[in-house]
Amino acid sequence: MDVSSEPRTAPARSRIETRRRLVDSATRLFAERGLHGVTSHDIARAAGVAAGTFYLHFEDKETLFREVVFEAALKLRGRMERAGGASSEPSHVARARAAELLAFAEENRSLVQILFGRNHEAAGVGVDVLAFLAEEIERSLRARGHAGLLAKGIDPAVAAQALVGMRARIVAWWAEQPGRIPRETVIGSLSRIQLSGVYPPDAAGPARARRPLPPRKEPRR
Amino acid sequence: MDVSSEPRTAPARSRIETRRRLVDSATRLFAERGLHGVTSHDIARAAGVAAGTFYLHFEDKETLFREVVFEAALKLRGRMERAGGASSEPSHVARARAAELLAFAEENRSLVQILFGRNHEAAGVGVDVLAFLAEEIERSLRARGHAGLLAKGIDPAVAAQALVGMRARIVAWWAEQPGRIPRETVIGSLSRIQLSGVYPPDAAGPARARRPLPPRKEPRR
Amino acid sequence: MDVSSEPRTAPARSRIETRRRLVDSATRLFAERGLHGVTSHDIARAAGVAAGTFYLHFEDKETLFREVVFEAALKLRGRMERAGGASSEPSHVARARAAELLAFAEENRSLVQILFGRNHEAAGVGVDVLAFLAEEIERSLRARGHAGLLAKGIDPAVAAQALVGMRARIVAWWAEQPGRIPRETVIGSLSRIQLSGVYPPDAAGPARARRPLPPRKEPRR
Amino acid sequence: MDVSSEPRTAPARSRIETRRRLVDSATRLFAERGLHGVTSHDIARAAGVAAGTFYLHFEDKETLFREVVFEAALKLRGRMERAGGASSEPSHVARARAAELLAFAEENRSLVQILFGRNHEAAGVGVDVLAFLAEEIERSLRARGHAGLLAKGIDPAVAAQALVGMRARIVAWWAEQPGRIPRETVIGSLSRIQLSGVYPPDAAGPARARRPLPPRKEPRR
DNA sequence: GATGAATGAGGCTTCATTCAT
DNA sequence: GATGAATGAAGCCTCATTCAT
Repeated sequence: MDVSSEPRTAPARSRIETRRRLVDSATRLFAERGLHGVTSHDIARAAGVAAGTFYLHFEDKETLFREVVFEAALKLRGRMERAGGASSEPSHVARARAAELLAFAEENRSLVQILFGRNHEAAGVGVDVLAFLAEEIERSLRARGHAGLLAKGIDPAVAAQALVGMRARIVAWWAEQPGRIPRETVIGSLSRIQLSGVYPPDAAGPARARRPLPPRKEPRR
Repeated sequence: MDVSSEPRTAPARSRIETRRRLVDSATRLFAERGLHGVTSHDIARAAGVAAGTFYLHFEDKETLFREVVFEAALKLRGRMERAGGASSEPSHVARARAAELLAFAEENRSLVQILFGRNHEAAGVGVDVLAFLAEEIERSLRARGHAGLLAKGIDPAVAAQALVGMRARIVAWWAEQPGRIPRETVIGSLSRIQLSGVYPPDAAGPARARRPLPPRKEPRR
Repeated sequence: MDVSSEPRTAPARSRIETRRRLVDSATRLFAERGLHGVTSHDIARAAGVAAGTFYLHFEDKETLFREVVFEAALKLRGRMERAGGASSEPSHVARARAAELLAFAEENRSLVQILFGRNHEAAGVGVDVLAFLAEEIERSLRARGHAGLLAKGIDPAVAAQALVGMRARIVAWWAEQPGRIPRETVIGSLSRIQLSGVYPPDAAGPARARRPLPPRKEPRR
Repeated sequence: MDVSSEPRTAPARSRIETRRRLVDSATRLFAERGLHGVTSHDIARAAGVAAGTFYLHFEDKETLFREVVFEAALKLRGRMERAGGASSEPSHVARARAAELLAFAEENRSLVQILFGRNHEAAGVGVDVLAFLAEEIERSLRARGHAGLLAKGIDPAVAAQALVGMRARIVAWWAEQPGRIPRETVIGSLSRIQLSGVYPPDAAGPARARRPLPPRKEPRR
């Protein structure tokens, strides 16, 4: 996936290095203070380059912000997809995804804050990260639906938005203070909700338990 | 909405009227363009008053923003609490809450956009709406938990964050284009997920293993 | 021609006064240093106002420049038209116009420098002053032509450009150092050239003197 | 164009070639957008060299601009001098010069635009083209004057400025849209004005009162 | 000589806020 | 209380120029 081979010339290498420093500084600063709390000078200074250098690498501040956000969203989406792919057992998938989500959050606290946290403002730049992530989930749910693996009465689009909202909030909240609740508790709760909602089986009421459920596939006679 | 009875004097009425116009204009503009996309002049102009008048009514732009956000959050929280209060039957509560959420969104599209939408910037000025709304939900879930009405293995704090994230996202998405999906579909899907997760009852797997699950694949006969 | 009556309110009066100060400062500075040699801050400072005040009155620096240039061109054009209007005797008209031109230059050295002098750059802002002034001259010459008062073989458009170029250069040159040549010498030379070219009558050669000129209108027989 | 014979070594040839490419690109760009509308990067890019290379050949942007302008002015002046030199018959000289002027304009539209056109900014960097060209004309007129070949009442300095202004404007105007008027019309009109002014011979009035003028209006018979 | 990334001063413009009327 | 002109700090961005390779 890393297409670019090593650039030959020294200037080109230096350019890439500078760019990387700018992206890194920007990521950190955006996470801390939000898009509007950071100036292009701040980013340049944090990267140890002159103010003008910023504009050799990025059209403007918002372009860089979009880049950071988009890269992060892609990265996360890739990991989530892969995490779920191994098994088709819902409980496994749900748990694996929840675990992956937290792992991502732990490894990329800055990115998580930018994507979902306070100050995210991502949408304000024209990229709606949640919508972007929801697309993929919706596709996947729709496929499940066709395979009869989605609960009756649940619309894939709505569920996708619900799932993405749930995950975004959880991860932002968790990344703020990873210590406040054991990681395992979050993973367990999150996958449990996804699997069977928040109520205990017998309390869920008419929507599930009133009438005994018929067998999913009636044997042909 | 409450404290002030009718003011006696004409000037006082006019003052209140001016203030109301400013708040209304600001709400609409914030919803459309976000905190940073709106200037105090814009708000004053939209309200039909002079630039300086703004500062006779509000400390500064962010204070007004915070006020709008906080009022909206309070209003929404109040409605959600009341909506659930009538019944203790989970399926009723879940559906009533979902319905109330969409009703609120329909009646207050601007507020929903400010609270949860693409230009959402409340956290940037110190109001964390999701955290605020989650508090109440967590309290309620905790109470349920003590009454044995929360599924085993679900942490109230985590579930509260999950629910608030889910609702916020759904409502923001829905408010963007209310026409794209029937209201009833959203309500049904949302309450269904909350009640029993996204998977069909017998596919949920070991996580819900109260009653022994039948083998996933029935042997052919 | 001064449409605007006195503005009623004090702020409005003050606004106009500020604007006038900005225009005056700008005119002087543009004349001295050209459009690109002057910043909006320079103009504001010279006018004794804050930097931002500039933008309360003008879209940007170039808009103000255009305004100054356009006003000046209009003023000059008006004076030139009026100066020639009194008589239909060519020698009188030519002399009156030349005199008016120098009078304008003396009274408005700054404007002349902006319009025609070094640093004029007017065209660079999208206003071509010379073209603008030539329009009027061309119209007038064309009228003359129809009345048989333009020399044969002279195209009105070409002559208009020639006249405007001549006048612009003379006036710019003269305004640089009004003392170097007596005013009367300039007026005399300029009108003389316009009337009969630079050569003495008998030296003008075939274009005029080869063949004796026939009487302009042959008496009918 | 002159001093350097063919350089011996390949590097030297390449260096000269690079320089030429820069000058050519700069000339074209300056003509199109003016000194301030062109960056040193623009010029380098158009010449197909790196940004730094520019400064191996020219002190700075304005030096190059001055060089282009000065070369052009010299070239034009040379051609004008030579064009007039062949004859002493005023009508021939005037016509030859006008023709040469247009020929120069046709062959060097970019240069004409830089020297006299809308984005003319030479004076701003210390080359006053018109003054430079006027010098020569003034010398020539002064010589004529001593030989009695200048009309009475015409000051050589004034006439020189007038001529240079006239020619500059004509040529700038013509170069903008060479098609708008036949070349011959321009030449004819221009030389005619120079020879005998814009008025028809008998309308010129007292200023040319060698021979007593007939009454302007002939009494009816 | 050529390269091209980097520099950083400097100009442009916005806008939250003030204050005299 | 309302007005609206004025303020000026602050951010954005450009571009002439340098210099290590």
